[in-house]
Amino acid sequence: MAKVEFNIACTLCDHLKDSLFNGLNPEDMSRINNHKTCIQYKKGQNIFYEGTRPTGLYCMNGGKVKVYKNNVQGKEFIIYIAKPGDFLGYRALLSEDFYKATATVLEDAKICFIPKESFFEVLQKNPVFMRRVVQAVCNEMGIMEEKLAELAHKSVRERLAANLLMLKETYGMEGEGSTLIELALSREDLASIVGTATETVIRLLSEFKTDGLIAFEGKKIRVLDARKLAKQADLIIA
Amino acid sequence: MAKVEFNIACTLCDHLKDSLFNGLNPEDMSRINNHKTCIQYKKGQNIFYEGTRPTGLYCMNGGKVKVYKNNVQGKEFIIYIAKPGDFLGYRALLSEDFYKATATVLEDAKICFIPKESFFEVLQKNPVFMRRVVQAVCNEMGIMEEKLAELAHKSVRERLAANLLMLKETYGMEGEGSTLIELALSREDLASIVGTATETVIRLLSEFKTDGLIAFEGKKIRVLDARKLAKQADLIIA
DNA sequence: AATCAAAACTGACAAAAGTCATCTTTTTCG
DNA sequence: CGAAAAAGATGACTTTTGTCAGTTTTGATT
Repeated sequence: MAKVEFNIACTLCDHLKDSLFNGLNPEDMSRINNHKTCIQYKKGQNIFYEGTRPTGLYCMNGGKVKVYKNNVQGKEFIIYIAKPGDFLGYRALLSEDFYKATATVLEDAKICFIPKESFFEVLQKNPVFMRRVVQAVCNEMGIMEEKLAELAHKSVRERLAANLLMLKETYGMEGEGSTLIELALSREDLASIVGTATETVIRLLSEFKTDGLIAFEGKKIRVLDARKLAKQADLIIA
Repeated sequence: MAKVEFNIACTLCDHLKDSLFNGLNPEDMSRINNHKTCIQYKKGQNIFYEGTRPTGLYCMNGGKVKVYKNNVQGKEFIIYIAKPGDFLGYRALLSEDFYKATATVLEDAKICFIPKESFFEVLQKNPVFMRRVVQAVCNEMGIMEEKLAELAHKSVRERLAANLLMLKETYGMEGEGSTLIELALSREDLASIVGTATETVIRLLSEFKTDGLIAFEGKKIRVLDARKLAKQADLIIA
């Protein structure tokens, strides 16, 4: 599987508006642009591995990537799923640390690599950009705190419902009275997001389907009744 | 319960060396020092509440504070326990967000409050300090990722053992062949750290005690056999 | 189209952990 | 000091979830 390069100017990137690079001044933008390398990845390829050192920042231009940790028994826990516009691997980069997770392509992806030096240069010279990055990191931390509490005290059923709603928010394609989650997840991956066994996800999904909360469309899930799903997630009391 | 003020110059603070303020230039240091308000809190008092807006940064000078989230049923999950030298509430401050957790005093505490403006001023003027703060935040994020995976896939027994070892690392007082955890935690708080029911913690602790892994000293726990505890935590295979 | 492998699914069962009720011990505070 | 409250402990029981074993379906490949 040879790595296929491609090239697109950051200023012309479709996802610039969703990215932290948005609003960068021309000088900084070209610094990033001139040093980046863009590569196309196929499903299943790895972007980086837990335990290795980051040498730069990945910026998603297309596709989906899962970032996950493996435990001793080889069980996966998916920390998040990156979509176009997202940065990848900046946590380890900013804390001068090893990667604490592995990144693998879920759907064929186009990803630009920005060398550490260029990224840090812009970060140092541009306090506004620095401020935005800090804000983004802290925001993500807030989300993780939320997840921690959820994992600690919610049942698998509640967590699955909550995660389906979350996926709907992030990857949802609005239809008439229903929303298609534009993400072809295997049951196994969904289990790794929720933090449970594959069989349990299968059973619960088919319950949700029987109850008319969701429907299956190929490998994708359509949310039919978000309100009832929220009730299952224990987000609504009534 | 009236709030009791106290005063101590940052430069003379015993915990400066453990703090992110360490190494600050005299100008920035005095900016922080001149605007801070230091207050003594009693066990059980709250420092800040989930859902409110931060107006500044708390810097611990003494005591212990738990930062936790309450779920719908009122069950607590403790995100971390702050000790002298630690910053408190900077996540919400930096992401311009509400507090996503509540902070309550576990052991009588002395805490200095630095107004938002002063903190941001130093942050803006001092890129080295900014860099260190970012590094600290990202480091903490790495720890939270670890916790997430642990919570998702480890048993309560493993998590309790792992958390006892963690507490030993952070609050441990080395003795001869054993370590006293210098933190008077109730069984309930320990359960909120591990993410389980109080009864389960009680049962497991008494098993650990029977097996000679730990001993109780008043409200505190002494780790007798860290190696066996690590085995229980599934950190060592053999 | 036939074959193979992976993914999805199902059922039976066991283990883990939560809940509830009750009792004892410790702590707090008037 | 003594009463009341809080924390700790224990047993019985239920529920949830994981595991294992096996079957069916789907999808990819030749």
